[in-house]
Amino acid sequence: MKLQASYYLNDNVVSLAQNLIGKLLLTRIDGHLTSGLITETEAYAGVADRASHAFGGKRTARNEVMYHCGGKAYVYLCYGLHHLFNIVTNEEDIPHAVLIRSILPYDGLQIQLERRKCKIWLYPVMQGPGKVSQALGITVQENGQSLLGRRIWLEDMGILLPKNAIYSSARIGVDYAGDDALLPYRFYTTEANLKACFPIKSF
DNA sequence: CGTACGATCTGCT
DNA sequence: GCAGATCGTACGA
Repeated sequence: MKLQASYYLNDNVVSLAQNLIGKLLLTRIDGHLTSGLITETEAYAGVADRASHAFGGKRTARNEVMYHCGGKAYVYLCYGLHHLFNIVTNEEDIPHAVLIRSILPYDGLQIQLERRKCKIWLYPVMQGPGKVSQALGITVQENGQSLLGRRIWLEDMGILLPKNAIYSSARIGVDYAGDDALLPYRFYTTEANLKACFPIKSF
């Protein structure tokens, strides 16, 4: 089931980041359908969050889409070479976003491996926000895209992870954010946890 | 304008 | 464990 507009309007970006674990992220880019189950996310909680690009109400050409209505892609270039994919959430003018940090490949594994320039699949191959975008073909060209369209979207696969199968920690790489670097806004699960809860046994 | 740096990844030691 | 890649953005002069 494709996630609808109302899903992204949730005003609690932290609980939404947790809820996104186990959802399927799909792209149809360059004629290829590729997807992965989300295994790791981070919440960026708007103007009050020192780790967010929108901290203090900062609004620039780069982060403009964060201020749009929830349900769009915010993709930006990091370190000059990595395209980082975020889901914009909450209503217009409230710049909340969830960074997708890791996936477990689902559709189009071979294409994903080719994009990643890997011969075989090993666990860390799609672990890391830059790797997720590379595997799914997402670049800054996708910035501002609606997640209700047919280029990038999410689906609920009916995976119901128990709370104790989702872990939390501080966010990665945000040391500059002072006390906010310690907030437990990162959520993740394991491949084994996911497979144990997946309704289709063949997976 | 000039410059410093980043929500990272890879390959080499 | 560490340096290098690589460039758009932000911010100060």
